[in-house]
Amino acid sequence: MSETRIFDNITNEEINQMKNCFKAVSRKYIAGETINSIEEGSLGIVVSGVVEIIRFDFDGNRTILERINENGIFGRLFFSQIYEGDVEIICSTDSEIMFIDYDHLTKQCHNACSHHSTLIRNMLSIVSEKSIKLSNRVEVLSQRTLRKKLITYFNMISKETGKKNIIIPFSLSNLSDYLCVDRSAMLREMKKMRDEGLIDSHAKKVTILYDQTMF
Amino acid sequence: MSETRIFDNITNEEINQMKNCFKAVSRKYIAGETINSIEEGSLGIVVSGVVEIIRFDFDGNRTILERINENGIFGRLFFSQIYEGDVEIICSTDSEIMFIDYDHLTKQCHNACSHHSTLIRNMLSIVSEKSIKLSNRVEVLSQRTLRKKLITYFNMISKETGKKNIIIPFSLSNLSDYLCVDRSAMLREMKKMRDEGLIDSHAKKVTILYDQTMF
DNA sequence: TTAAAATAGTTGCATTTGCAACTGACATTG
DNA sequence: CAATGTCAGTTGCAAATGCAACTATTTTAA
Repeated sequence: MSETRIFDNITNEEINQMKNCFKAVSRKYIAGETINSIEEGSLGIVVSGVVEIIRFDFDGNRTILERINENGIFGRLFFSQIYEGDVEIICSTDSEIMFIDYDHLTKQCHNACSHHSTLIRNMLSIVSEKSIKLSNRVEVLSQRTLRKKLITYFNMISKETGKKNIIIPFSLSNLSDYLCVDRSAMLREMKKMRDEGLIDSHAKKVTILYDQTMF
Repeated sequence: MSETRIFDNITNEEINQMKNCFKAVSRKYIAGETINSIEEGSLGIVVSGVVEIIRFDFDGNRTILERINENGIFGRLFFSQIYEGDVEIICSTDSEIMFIDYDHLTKQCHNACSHHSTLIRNMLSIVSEKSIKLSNRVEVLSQRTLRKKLITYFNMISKETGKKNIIIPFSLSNLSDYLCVDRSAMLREMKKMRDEGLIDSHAKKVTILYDQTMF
């Protein structure tokens, strides 16, 4: 289940060739710096460091929409239209970013480089994987009760590992954010489920006791 | 805002060439027939007709996950893992489907056909567009109250057209499905918003009266 | 190493929401 | 033309949920 990375099956030499071919530009940023230089049509690749896509709400809240690690990609094409204008891209650590003009990427390459199409194929995989993740999230969020949200989420995790014994990959507060429910209400519901013998749980460790075929 | 289609910028002649190149297979189905022949790694293209991705719940409910029209694509890669096993792909009208082996598509083409990379680029656009739609849906579903869901949705539609006068593109029952809320609760909330002077609405016609910059 | 921040857990209360069960209007179909 | 189905709209009520306000424990950072 490993995720596709943008440079999979592309050698370092080819990456250097690419920089000419695509007219790629690399830039270094220090921690906390905002990335302004993304014109509409360019793809950003995090060569090193961590980048965060942040939305500032009308009431001043900052929400981390996405955290992009090494080899991750970002760009206007990869997040929702609704975010436009309200979004900032900030380096949370010292980072090196490579920018590729999106037009260069999608247009036919005169040199017919193999890495060109490999890169596009990798992007296709990355966007597909992201799409699957979003579908899963919609699947969870579309459940109308907190309990069903939890069960759908637990089943999802359980299906990935094939075990009824799951470890939630983030803190319970972050889980409540993922499920878009109140944290205390979520903990309350988990307690209820524990009391009813549907699950066993201590912090991030959850054991599924209910019949999974029912859901 | 027109959607990318899989054969954009590919001529009919090239499509025929492609069938050899990709070892593509076409098959005709009659209305109501189930498409069984999708092996894990193949991409389905709806040449003509309409295809529906349907999930059967444990309690016998059938939910239409997706409706794919002419030139639409489907395949294991394009919907969530969670659906596996519970999903059926059914032709709702007489249809012709073209299958392309996914491996052939992503591997380097010996003939270096231009339409090969065009096809991949189109797929990239289609998946990106789908991803954006899913992001929008998550954005709406992540709102914690019915009112905020409605407002987020109304703003989204309004932003697309640039008008405060919007027409909901599906029936109100379907809107409640999209928002994943109870239909009567939704209508109750819309009535409240009408009473409070936030909106004006008659059936699918909604006029935004609240200050949009607030949300 | 101490202070500050994040995390897990709990509870009372008011509000929101889902559910069920209606009505009436309109459209579609045999 | 009757019948069946879809759609918009409404209401009472019980249950679910968000919000606020706590405590206690662990992590992180100064």
